[in-house]
Amino acid sequence: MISIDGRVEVLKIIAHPVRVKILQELVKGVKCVSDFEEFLSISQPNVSQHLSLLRRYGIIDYFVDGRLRCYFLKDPLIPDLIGVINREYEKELPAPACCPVTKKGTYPGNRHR
Amino acid sequence: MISIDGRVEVLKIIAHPVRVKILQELVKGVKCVSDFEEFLSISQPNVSQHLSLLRRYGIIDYFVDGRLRCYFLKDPLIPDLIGVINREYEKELPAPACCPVTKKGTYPGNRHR
DNA sequence: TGCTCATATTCAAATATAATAATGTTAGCA
DNA sequence: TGCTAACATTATTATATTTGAATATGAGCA
Repeated sequence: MISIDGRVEVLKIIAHPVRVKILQELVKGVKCVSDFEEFLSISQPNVSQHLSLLRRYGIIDYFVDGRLRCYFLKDPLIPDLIGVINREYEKELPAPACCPVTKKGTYPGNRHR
Repeated sequence: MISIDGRVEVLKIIAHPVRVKILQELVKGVKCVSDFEEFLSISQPNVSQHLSLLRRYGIIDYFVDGRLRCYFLKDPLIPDLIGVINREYEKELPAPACCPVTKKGTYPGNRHR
């Protein structure tokens, strides 16, 4: 059984422009900190802070190569989630079949209580 | 072309336990405010506040039936996103097999910890 | 008309999050 | 041994989010 609250925690962590960009890159492959520093244009400490958050929640992990830290994805939810974020959607969902599209009109469905 | 920042805004809005639960219900079908009030156990004004946020970002909409407001999903991203949130994942992603994407150094080195 | 139900809005206080600046750590190398 | 590159951590300040309390709106009905 999955924990909704756990999933929401992860969502919350991911819901930041810098962190989404980091994860989009990591879906493609391994990257080290200075790669990110160049690619995003934010300070090194700030990159580290974002990576630290993602690590703390088990979303990413890293290999050590000398002085480099090579980050990669760990949480299997991420590729799917980034997939949805990158997907194009054409139009709004159709309003439920039984019901009028606009805010006017009556609700023919049954209201259960 | 999709706007990353736009998607992140939506993610941010969704990343809240109450709002995820609201959306999980709306994926199943139409619901009015008092249905939510009962199902989540939070105050009516708080339900309204969450619905208001979701409306403001074009995620949901409603139609009026007398004194009721019947809410439904509008943003086509939501069913996919909720699908990912509800999906079960068994294990961590495998560590990347080879080949540096990083510009510096050799990869892989030693896995940390 | 006045009342009630269903829902919305506003305000303020508590709490959480983000960016910057300053400093710390560790590995490799001269 | 001392220096530097690569990265991490901490502290501070600014800003955003969340909730509860109080109040507002508007439809239907006696």
